[in-house]
Amino acid sequence: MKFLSEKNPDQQRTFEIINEGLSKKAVIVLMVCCRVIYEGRARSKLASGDRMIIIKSDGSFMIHQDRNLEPVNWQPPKSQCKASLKKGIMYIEGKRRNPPERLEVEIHNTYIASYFNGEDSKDLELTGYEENMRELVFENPEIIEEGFRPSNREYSTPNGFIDVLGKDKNGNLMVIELKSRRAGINAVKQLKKYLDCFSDHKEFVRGILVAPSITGDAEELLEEYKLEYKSLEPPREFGNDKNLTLDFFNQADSKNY
Amino acid sequence: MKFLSEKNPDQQRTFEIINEGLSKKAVIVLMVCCRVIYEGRARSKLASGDRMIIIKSDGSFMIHQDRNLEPVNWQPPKSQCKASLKKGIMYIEGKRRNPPERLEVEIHNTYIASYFNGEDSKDLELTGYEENMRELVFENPEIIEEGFRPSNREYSTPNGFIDVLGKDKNGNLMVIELKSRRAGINAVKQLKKYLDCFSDHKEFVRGILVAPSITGDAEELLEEYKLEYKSLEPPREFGNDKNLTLDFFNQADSKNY
DNA sequence: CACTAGATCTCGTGT
DNA sequence: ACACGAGGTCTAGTG
Repeated sequence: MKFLSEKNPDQQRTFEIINEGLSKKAVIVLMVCCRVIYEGRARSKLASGDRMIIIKSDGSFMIHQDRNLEPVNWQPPKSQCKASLKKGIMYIEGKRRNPPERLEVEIHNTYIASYFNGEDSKDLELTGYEENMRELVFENPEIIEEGFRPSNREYSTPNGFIDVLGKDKNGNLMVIELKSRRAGINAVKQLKKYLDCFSDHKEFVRGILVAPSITGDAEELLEEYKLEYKSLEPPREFGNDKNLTLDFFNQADSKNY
Repeated sequence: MKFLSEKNPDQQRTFEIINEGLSKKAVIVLMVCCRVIYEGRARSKLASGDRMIIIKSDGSFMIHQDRNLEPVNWQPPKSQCKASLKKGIMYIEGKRRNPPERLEVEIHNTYIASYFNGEDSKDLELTGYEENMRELVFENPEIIEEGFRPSNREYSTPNGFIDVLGKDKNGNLMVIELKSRRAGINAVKQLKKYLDCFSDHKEFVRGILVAPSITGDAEELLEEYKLEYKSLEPPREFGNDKNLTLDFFNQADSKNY
């Protein structure tokens, strides 16, 4: 089953749902009345009230109040989470060794208990200065190399979006991955993933990592994968950027209101 | 009604539930398949996948993946949230003016839609902070060293605020930098910067880094700068009900182990 | 409003 | 495992 959701489960049933969710490595969400104590890097207590509890499969454990972006109490990923029933009262405990920490929730009443087993392989793609680099590359393609002709930005593949796609002076396809800061092995792996999408392509496809600098590991991996590296500093004037953003919002405003 | 939870609502029904939740100032929780676009202080996009969406009554807006403590995308409290249906597709948009930001979620499918109107008047009680250390130092100055007399907290200098300023038993000025966690080289550099403000002082000024522990690098740098280190743990007692609190925690411990 | 500094910061990355 | 830097940091507190 992909998900489960029950209203007003009793303590015993809440206990079962949590354990089911844990064993299925699902995301567990509870709406409960509870009190909380934390002891570890710091120490805290929270008297009884209605809150939302979230337990993720990586061990992330959060207690959210009805205000603020941040959880009022939490335990980071990789902590060990387990539920227990003692004298008819439910407890959830999140623990970790290093640093030694313990988060305990005493549940007095459960309004909703649910878990959810979703599929999500996609990672966030953040573009800040990368955007400016892309503009720079399109305005001055020779900055990459003489004869380079960019064709697509944000070219969509099953493995994500290619920053810049183009061809060199000999007509070879070029996949460009931009990084605004020192690039590590992950950038190389990402570039490789994009190139895998062209594995059935009959001609050779070049992959170029463009960044201000790269780590030693990245350099080695590039060589192993037969990929290239081009050093390029991101343009740092943010005068343009600001205007662009404002334009964007003005457009958005006129569109939506 | 205190809460509502529905499984597999269609787009229209999801739309209704969100609006109901918003108007009741409830916490809204959705399990959906969605893609996300953010534009504001930075820019990001997240391809389609299963995620959890949380909207709180203070305007906090989060999108959580099945991993990590932090939301993959979010909008801080006080942002304006609204849902819309366009050509049969659900969108949720979180916006704010300053700084201009926009978060848009395109919902392809809803597994669970729920909202919850809890009661929670209680605030977290926390201890084990730098602030608690400062109080401790003023109450028990001899904890730093015998004869120490603290005079100012948050003493303003051109290079920032000195945590604690005072004099030792010989009348030498003492600059104290507090850290509630393991201190690194940055803490030492910071302390050095404060001391530079007294470079024209005719007498010798002592600089003491006070923290539970320090890194090796920090120790070396301290020696180079002729600064001192005093080991001190941040106090972990709660404000008023010290005994009550300890009892509370001891009870919790003895109950669970 | 702005500015400052701390945080159970978290998260990634390099050593 | 530890140390360091960045963050759409967030959050509380001042001016």
